[in-house]
Amino acid sequence: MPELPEVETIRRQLCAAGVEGRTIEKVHIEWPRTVEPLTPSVFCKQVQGRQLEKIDRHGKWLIFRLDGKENLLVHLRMTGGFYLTQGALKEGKHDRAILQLSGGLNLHFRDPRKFGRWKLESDVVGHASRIRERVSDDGHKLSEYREDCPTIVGLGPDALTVTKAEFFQSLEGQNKVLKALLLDQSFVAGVGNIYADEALFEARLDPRRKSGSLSDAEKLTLYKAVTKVIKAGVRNGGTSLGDGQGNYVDLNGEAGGHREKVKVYGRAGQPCVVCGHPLHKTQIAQRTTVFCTHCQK
DNA sequence: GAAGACCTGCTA
DNA sequence: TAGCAGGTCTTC
Repeated sequence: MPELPEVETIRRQLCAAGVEGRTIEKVHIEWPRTVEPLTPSVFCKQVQGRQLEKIDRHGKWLIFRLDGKENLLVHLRMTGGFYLTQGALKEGKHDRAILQLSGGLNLHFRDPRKFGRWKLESDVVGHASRIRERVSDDGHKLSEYREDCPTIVGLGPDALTVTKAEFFQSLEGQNKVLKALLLDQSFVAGVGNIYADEALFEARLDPRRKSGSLSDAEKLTLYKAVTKVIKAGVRNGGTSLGDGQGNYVDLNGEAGGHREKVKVYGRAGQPCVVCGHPLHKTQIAQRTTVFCTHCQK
């Protein structure tokens, strides 16, 4: 369920809650496949006693930078999420893993569908120097600063910080159906089904179009649309939709505020906010896709 | 490119 | 009770 804005929201909340800098005193693995291919006992042995120095993100992966060699990479997949408790450990119903941190703070990984994954990796993490933005609570840009960010090998540039030049370079030589391309994490990392549909609507591009058919102007429009919807999602604290148990909630159990901003995803049959024609629902790249056949060309 | 696998729980 | 879900990986 969570895409980049939801993961980024969780990352910021974990930082704000003071998780960084704490030592991992004890690890509990309740669902062994969460840490595959390691066994829970090997995983615990490698992580216990390490300091959690910093929390980063690349695409939909959270990167817990530990002292020493490896980093802990967490992918929430469809239903993963974190919450914090203080003091005596009380296991929640869908908890799959728990980190007991110094100072009595417990970091619970809740994941009803058990798709989430925790990996210990040293060699897949590289570094990139990036321009980051400081943003106020109401979403206004305060300033820019340069930061050394870990990058996961095999993932494309992060959808929140991707530059126009990187985006165009990533498009080079591609000729994929646009919907499939946006979902391809090696193209741009962090876009999932919701934001792919929203970005294509924002760009007024037909999701069935091939990327090779885009003019330079359309490529630029797509770049602006992707970064715009991702940034809007982050600003609003993520999206959650009122269907099914996969509903995203943040660290505090709050639903994402981006829900009301969604223009096409989950609105099949309802009128397009631009032209009023009913929105069309279909399958593209084996994923539910909603778009306006009238506005998106 | 497409289908199946991994999973649970909510909705129709 | 069947069908469906925001993600990714493996196997045709």
